[in-house]
Amino acid sequence: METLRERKKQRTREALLRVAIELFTTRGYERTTVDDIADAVGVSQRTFFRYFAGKEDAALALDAMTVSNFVDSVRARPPHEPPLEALRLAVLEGWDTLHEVVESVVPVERFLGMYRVIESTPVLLAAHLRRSAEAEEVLTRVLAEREGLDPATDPRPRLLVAVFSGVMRVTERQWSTDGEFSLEAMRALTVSHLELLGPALTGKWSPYTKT
Amino acid sequence: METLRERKKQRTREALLRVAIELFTTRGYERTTVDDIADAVGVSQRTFFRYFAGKEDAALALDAMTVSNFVDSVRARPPHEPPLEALRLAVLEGWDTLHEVVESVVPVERFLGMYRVIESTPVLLAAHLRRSAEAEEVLTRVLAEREGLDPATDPRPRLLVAVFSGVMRVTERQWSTDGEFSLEAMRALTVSHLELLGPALTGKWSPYTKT
DNA sequence: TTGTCAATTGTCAGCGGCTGTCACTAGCCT
DNA sequence: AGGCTAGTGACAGCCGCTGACAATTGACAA
Repeated sequence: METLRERKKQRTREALLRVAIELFTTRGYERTTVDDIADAVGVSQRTFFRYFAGKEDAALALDAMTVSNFVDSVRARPPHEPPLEALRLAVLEGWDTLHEVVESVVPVERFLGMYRVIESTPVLLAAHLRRSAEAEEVLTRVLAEREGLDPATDPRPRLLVAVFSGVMRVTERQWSTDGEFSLEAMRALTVSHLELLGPALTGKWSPYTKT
Repeated sequence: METLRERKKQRTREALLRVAIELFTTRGYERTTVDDIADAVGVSQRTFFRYFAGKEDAALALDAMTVSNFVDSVRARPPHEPPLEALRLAVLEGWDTLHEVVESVVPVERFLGMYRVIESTPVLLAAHLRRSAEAEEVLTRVLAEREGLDPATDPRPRLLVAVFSGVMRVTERQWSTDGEFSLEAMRALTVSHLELLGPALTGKWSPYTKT
């Protein structure tokens, strides 16, 4: 049981986030001012900045939730799995549990909408990529510990994570630009791209047939 | 022979860029205002924005030069080379020819300094990553054409480029945080990391010994 | 309950990045 | 020399964001 103050804070934050996402996905990110959001919620602009580090922060809040959900999944993978396999299964697990993670704030639909906004807004995409880079750092440490390696001296965990993230980045991007914009589609793309990882590296590219 | 107007424009732009880099590397990016730069050059703030799309743009101008130099190198690789090998050799070529590309504006030393600024300034790092993503798109098209593939339907060129870029990103980062901050060190790191690409993916990580 | 303390908020002022506008200056060209 | 145009400066203004301070509101004990 929480205090009234905490509940109020929670409600304000969620209201701000919900309105922000609503406006970003309808009007667009750049065409939405912080004042718009604050006014729609009925708080001062200053209050918005007390809940979010910046406009970006609100736009990427959902993304941050899914990322930390994914990282948690990686941590929870059984230690006997090879690292790449653990990442692969964790990311699929992440998609499967996305509802529970996101739905507490907005319907999954809105999440997908925000994804398109992020991909199509340069400044948001940039911020998203930087956060992904930070996540890579965390994943590197997790994997290194799993395997008993020191990430400061052994570059291999970091390299693996970078390669994996590169594939996921391609997947994200194709997903957001494709017409098929569902979680199932994302899942299928993930599987397909990771299967292509090995063959794509050889450079002996046999004719490609869609699966 | 160019007209006087064009020479003047060129000089103004270079002056702005030089001063910007000077201030960014000494005072730091955030602690340098556009007014500082404009005043130091002796032009109005408005003029700065006529030469650069933003403060970021000036900070990443050198980086943009090296990127396009690298892309050109890839285009010039003999077509019989496997894609990954073409990328590998092109990036090494890029480091070797960096002097000629950059020295026309500032000494290579300053370039290295700006690199550290970029890596340590969140907003710059974000912008840098986004530009890298754009470069990946270009490289994808170049490689796809080399191999006679259609990047719209065949994800393999894009995947290869993403993997390669991931490795280079790790290399950049380690380079910028290592003490050894020379082009030779960067070259060595590049070679070493690309050699580790295959072994790092297997996940059967034998004890690591530095080369 | 009531009074005190701490947390939350609103208001105001201000900085810095960035843009539109418009008049003015300086190079170009005949 | 004089008209044309590219480039510049000056000004006003929007927006993101921050610090400071006062006002309000919930928490908690007397």
